[in-house]
Amino acid sequence: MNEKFYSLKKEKQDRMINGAMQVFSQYGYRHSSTDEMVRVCGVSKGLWFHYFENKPGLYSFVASYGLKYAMLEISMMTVPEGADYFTLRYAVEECKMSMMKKYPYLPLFLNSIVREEDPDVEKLIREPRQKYAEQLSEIMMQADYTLLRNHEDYLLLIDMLDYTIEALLADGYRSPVFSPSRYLMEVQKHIDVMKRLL
Amino acid sequence: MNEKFYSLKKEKQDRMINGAMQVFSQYGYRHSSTDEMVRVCGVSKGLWFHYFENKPGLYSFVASYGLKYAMLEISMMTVPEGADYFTLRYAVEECKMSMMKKYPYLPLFLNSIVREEDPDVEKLIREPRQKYAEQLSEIMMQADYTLLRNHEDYLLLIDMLDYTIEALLADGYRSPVFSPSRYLMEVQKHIDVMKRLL
Amino acid sequence: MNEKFYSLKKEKQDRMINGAMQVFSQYGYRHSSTDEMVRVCGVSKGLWFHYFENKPGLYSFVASYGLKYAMLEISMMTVPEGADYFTLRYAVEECKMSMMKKYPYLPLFLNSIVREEDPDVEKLIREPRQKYAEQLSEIMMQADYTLLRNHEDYLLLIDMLDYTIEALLADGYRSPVFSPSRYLMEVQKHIDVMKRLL
Amino acid sequence: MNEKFYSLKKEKQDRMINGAMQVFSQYGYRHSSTDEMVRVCGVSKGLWFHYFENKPGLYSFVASYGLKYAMLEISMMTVPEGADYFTLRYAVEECKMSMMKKYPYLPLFLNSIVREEDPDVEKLIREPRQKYAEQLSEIMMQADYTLLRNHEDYLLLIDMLDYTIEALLADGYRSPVFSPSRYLMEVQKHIDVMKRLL
DNA sequence: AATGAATGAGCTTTCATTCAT
DNA sequence: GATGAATGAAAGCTCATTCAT
Repeated sequence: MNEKFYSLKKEKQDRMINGAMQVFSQYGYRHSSTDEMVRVCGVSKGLWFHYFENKPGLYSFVASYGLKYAMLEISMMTVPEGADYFTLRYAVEECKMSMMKKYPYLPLFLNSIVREEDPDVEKLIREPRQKYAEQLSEIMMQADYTLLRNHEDYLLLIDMLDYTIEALLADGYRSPVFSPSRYLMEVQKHIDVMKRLL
Repeated sequence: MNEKFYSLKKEKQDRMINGAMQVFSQYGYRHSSTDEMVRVCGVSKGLWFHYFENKPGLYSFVASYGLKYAMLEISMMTVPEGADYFTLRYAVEECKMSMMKKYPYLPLFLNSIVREEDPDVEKLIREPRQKYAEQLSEIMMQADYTLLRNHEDYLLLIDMLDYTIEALLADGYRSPVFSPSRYLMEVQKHIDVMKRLL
Repeated sequence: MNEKFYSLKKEKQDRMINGAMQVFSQYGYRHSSTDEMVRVCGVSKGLWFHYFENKPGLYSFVASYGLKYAMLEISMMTVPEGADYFTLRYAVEECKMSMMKKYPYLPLFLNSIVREEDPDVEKLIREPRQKYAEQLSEIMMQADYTLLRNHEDYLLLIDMLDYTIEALLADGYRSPVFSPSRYLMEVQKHIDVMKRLL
Repeated sequence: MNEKFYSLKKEKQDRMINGAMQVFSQYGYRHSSTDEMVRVCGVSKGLWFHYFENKPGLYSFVASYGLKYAMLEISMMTVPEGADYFTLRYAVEECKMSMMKKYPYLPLFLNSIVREEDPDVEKLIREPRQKYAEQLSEIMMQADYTLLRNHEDYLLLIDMLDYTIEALLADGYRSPVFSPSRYLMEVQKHIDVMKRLL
């Protein structure tokens, strides 16, 4: 399945993937329409269905693709030996910013995949979504927790940080032009705040 | 505007408001359909448009109404003199539970309003949403912050608590029957965890 | 099911039924399009789906309705005591012509239902189609077969007659205006030919 | 026209013709899709339109081709001197079976051509279809009619036989594998029944 | 006031046909 | 010649909205 799509020129593959990511990340699965994708990336209506069986098929393909690409990029992160949790967390965000070179909407899309609840596609993306979450967990588990472990319920702190970072990303995309450097600066600020708290 | 609606029998007003709240809180603005509301509260399709100009008009009315009602309830909260932040936060949740007597879906709906991003309605609800947020802030500012103020960036802790409480509420509504007492118990548990952290 | 449709004004019900019968009888289930029905009887696209769940639902409703109506008309035929097979067969065709007063395409539609093989609707119409066939058989079994029974394989002769009559009907509808009287004359001629054969 | 097609290798010509015959005979003109032909005979989509202007052009070509081929085969039949009608009729069916060596779906296709009523192609195939019918008539007119002529309207009997034989063929193709010998046996049986009738 | 029949724009999907390679 | 990517019109169906009763 989807071999046909993979035999397209890489440039066009990416144009379609980017178009789908942009629309899906902004409107979620159900509100995203083929017409919008036609407008966004100039690929005709019929072609989407030439390459993907139907709308759930398209969504699950692009979601899986995005998750896999993200996992690949993350797997190539150089995790500094003995880095503390916060350093590592920042590095992950840096990594996401580097994904944007090829897939500008991927960081936002990753977040929207995690929140997607439509029953038509939930089953289809459950597994890769789960794997992505696990990879992130594993990365973060390599951190030096000596600082955090002093606090009995540090897991809640981590949740808080995740929520904050997700919100900062959404804010970034809401601005006319997303600036990766500005985003990273914001993330750093918030991380520092929490670090001091401990 | 909407005087017509207010001249309806209160019972029917509330039936419609509850129907709209239930559907909007579950599916968000765009996925909510007139047919669903007809099914849920047995008021005919045409009547919705008789009282409310169109879908955005209906949403903004019900959202504003819900926000106002919540603000009224909250304004009547008895804030114990010198209560600490966490006690107060819990009291707010108790207050939400009391709203459920008249509008069972209001607590969930309040959260969904906050997250609503559809461009067709965002402008229409911006102001009351803002006011509601401010009222909550003001309430919370009356708390005794001596415990929290030791921590330079305690505002972030507060955010975390808010996220957690919102998630617990959503979980509660996902169960077959929402149990206010069970919900309040869960909230208390989580508050205690954080308190100990400080 | 379909109570909604039955609560329409009889005139409109019949307009829709006639529109559907005309289109379905001419093009068969799959080639018949909603747009064509809109053109033919001026009822909007959406309304067809307001009254009937989907295309198979529409087809099976109209087919069942047509078959039932035909059975009713046939049941009210006055079968002359001791009439021979051919007299009876002609009477059935007369009866079909009387159906045309309310449903001009019904005789043609009945034939097309019998031939319908689309898997999406075959199951849905199997039962009424079967019953209609049985009613016709029962009617014909009341005939005086003394003439026919002399011939060992008279059933084949009957088949032949049926094929011929069906073909004559199709020819009739192909002409610009279907003339019932002309059609009945043709049928009579062919029946006479066969009678003489025996 | 279609010289281009004829300059193809004979093997490929036949592969395409067989593919088209198979699909057209099973689904009729309108339901037959290019994709299905691609699947069935592995010739690319574009090529069909390279050789045939459009769908009606393809259909009329293949239909004419099939009819001509059938006429050729029939013209080469050795008609036994003084054979009666039924012997001759059987011989025609034997002849159809021999066509299957090169074009396995031709016998079924011939029948489907006769029934084809789509306005887009009816005109295009009218003439060859007519000629084929005439050739068959002429062949059959060479029969010894002494037995039949006793019956004033024996032409109708002939129609009946034709309908029966067509139905037997359709049944044969519905089975997983069409067995020519089994089919011929069935035909013989039915012919015998009728013979006894006279 | 109240109903729900009626409409049509818009969505997903199919398919004959075109065209660059 | 041969391929299959690409297109867009049209199909079945949904849904906010209007309107006659």
